[in-house]
Amino acid sequence: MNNLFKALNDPTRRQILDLLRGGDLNAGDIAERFDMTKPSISHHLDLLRQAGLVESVKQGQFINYSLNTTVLDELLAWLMSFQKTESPSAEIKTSEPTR
Amino acid sequence: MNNLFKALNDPTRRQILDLLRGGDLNAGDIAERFDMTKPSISHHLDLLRQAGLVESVKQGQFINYSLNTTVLDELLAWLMSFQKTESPSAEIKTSEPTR
DNA sequence: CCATTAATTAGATAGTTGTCTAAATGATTA
DNA sequence: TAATCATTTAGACAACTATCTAATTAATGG
Repeated sequence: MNNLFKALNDPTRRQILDLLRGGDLNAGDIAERFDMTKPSISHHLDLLRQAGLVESVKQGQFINYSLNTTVLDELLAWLMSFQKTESPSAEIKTSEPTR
Repeated sequence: MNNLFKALNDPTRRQILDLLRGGDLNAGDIAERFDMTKPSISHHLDLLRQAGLVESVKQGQFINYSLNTTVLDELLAWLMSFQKTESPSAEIKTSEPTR
């Protein structure tokens, strides 16, 4: 969970995730879309991989990166638990149909 | 969105959020539950407030903190959009339908 | 087998972050 | 008004992060 939040806490990495929604890409193709050197992008990809958000497969000379959204399920569950656990004081508010 | 990810990228701050699910607390009560000085907790509370995750209301000598989960909706939407946008290639797997 | 290409690793550096202690602010009460 | 209590602000510092350039590894094609 820690690695996940860490990975998501950077705009470049989130952009990479968004990019990969359009389909798999190799490292060079990803780097091309950013105003940043390849080693920097390589580093970001590494952090995304550590968090399990992307997977990499070597294909000849290239390394192909793909999205893995299953890790996000954990985060999704955590988030949704907040929606459910509405603070008790919220009950009175206006006139919510309690259920 | 940036501030939100930043705020969530720390275990202490996430614990504070979890704490506040049980009900509002003042700064001192929050600090008491952590093995950390009050100024440090104050700093964390500030970041949470900047992200809109908590709200603070001064009540006499005390400052009361409460959870505000509405900010998480944005994050929730972002996350769910990943679930929907399953990578197109996942459909057939074996023989790519070139188009 | 050499040159080229793709990508990573290594090492350096500036900027950010989490934590602390000390000081300041603001409210309460004797 | 002076002392106390709750909290924040200020300033310092070590650890971490994002980025760069240079060097390395590994695959491909002449």
